[in-house]
Amino acid sequence: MPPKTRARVSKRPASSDYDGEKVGSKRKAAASVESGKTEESSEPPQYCRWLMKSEPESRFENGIDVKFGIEDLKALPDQTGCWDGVRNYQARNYMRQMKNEQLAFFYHSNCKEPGIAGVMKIVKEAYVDHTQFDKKDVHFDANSKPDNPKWSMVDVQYQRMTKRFLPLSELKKYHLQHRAKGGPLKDMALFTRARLSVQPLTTEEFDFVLSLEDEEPL
DNA sequence: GCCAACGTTGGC
DNA sequence: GCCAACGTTGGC
Repeated sequence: MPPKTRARVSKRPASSDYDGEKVGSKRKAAASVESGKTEESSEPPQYCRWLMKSEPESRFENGIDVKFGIEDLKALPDQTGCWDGVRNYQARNYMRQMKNEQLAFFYHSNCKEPGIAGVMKIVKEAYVDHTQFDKKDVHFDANSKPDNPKWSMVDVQYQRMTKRFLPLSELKKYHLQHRAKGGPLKDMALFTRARLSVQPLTTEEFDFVLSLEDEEPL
């Protein structure tokens, strides 16, 4: 049922943001977790950087093209769109943690060359994903009721392309290297939580990845 | 609340 | 297009 994460245009429902249900906070294991710099000593770690996946190449799902690459975001009015269609609880919960002004990587998945294409900014915090109620939408969810919506989305605004495309293959090399000898990408969610479509990054991870822009491809 | 069957993700 | 990894569902 719920496939890809994809974003797309939509008029802002301007509705206030509900909070849907209580997030199934698993035991708050004192997990080490290098939170994104914030020092909430306990409680869910607050991340402040993100990676969001979307498919830049056409793929049809129920006759609907789910293609949405960074160029598509850039082409929207205000270069802004809503990140709808997320139908995974962990991914949703991360979106609910997002704060205005935070930065996220736009990751191209399920395509010729997967990897990071650019940077975007969160410009509207989590609110109800209206596509869950739309029977004609690929991500329609018959189990979600308007008086208790299950799924959320955020609005994101295009910031810029990375100076060069940062391929998954290269990030993986760093990840393996860092895992062996230590380094900022040793626990990067892209590899430790591969299938998650919305992932948290620490500022260290984010900054390191961005620094690769100025490096020669590995 | 366990866990097997099933469905999806997404790299290759 | 394959298929491994893993999240979700549903029977018990």
